[in-house]
Amino acid sequence: MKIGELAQVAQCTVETVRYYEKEGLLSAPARTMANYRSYGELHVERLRFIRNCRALDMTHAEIHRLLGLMDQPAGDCGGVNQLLDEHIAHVDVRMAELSQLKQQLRELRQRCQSEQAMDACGILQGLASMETEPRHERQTHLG
Amino acid sequence: MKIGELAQVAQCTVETVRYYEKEGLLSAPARTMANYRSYGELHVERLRFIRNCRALDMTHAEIHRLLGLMDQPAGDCGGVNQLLDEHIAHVDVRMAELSQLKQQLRELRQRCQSEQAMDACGILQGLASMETEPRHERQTHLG
DNA sequence: ACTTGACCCTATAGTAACTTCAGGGTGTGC
DNA sequence: GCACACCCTGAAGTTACTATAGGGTCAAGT
Repeated sequence: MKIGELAQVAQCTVETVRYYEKEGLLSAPARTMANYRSYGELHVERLRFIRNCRALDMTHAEIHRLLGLMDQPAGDCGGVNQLLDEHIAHVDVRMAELSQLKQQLRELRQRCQSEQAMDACGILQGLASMETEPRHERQTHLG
Repeated sequence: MKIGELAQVAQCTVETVRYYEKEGLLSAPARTMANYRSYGELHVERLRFIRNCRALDMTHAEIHRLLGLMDQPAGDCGGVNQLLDEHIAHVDVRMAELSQLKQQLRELRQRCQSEQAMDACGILQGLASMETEPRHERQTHLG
């Protein structure tokens, strides 16, 4: 199977497939005589696995860890469970951040209910007078 | 006031200030004879405004729009209100996405309650067998 | 006068996960 | 024999910074 077909079954672009190969997430396949990449069923499975992880917003680093764990079939899956727990914690952190953000934005929005003169706008006044806080370290890769 | 002092009152780094200047968010200040940047009260106000917008997770493009609107004091603030409404909508979209994500992750996590053999792990099985969905267009810049 | 240290300058590269582009080769149907 | 869809590589662009290299400035201390 050529790269276009693989991309189609995995619902991503050809460029993304090549990028995963360069990143080491997907192993380099055999080549045809025309130097075209030639994929098999195992590549399909692995790429779909990767895309499913990405759909869950895992980073490449997390997916790398996961693939490394999977490729040691002798071990148990404790590491897999732990990785998932950590990832769920990332999502929780980001949800809490956004929730607080939304509250701040709602309060700000309340300060201007109509189309005022620019220098009377409560929103602009709010943005000018907020306590400027230092940017805190991220606890999550989720933006 | 030199750049280090400005950065301190605005709770950001010197590099960030220089970056904002390059981006056109902060206007280039006068220079001392030693070629040091020399800032005044207006720069302080504008930089704090920018940092407050960033604390609310606005993009530079949004901040640019906002500064452009502010700098036309003849107009009304309808555009400001609209920008804020759009930004709040971004936050809502991302919160909904994360909420769905968390549900998916919880269901996946449920599929493995103990440290099993690798090929019996319900999480890995789940990741392998999920419906692979095409990545949808982002409705929000929030990650 | 000399040095140490804190501060300033520019320009460049790195981050994450791709996307886009430039410039070219391959293979099939008419 | 040519158009057109597909494939190739390598480099640059995206966002909002951060970090690094390599250098200049200035005030205090010896």
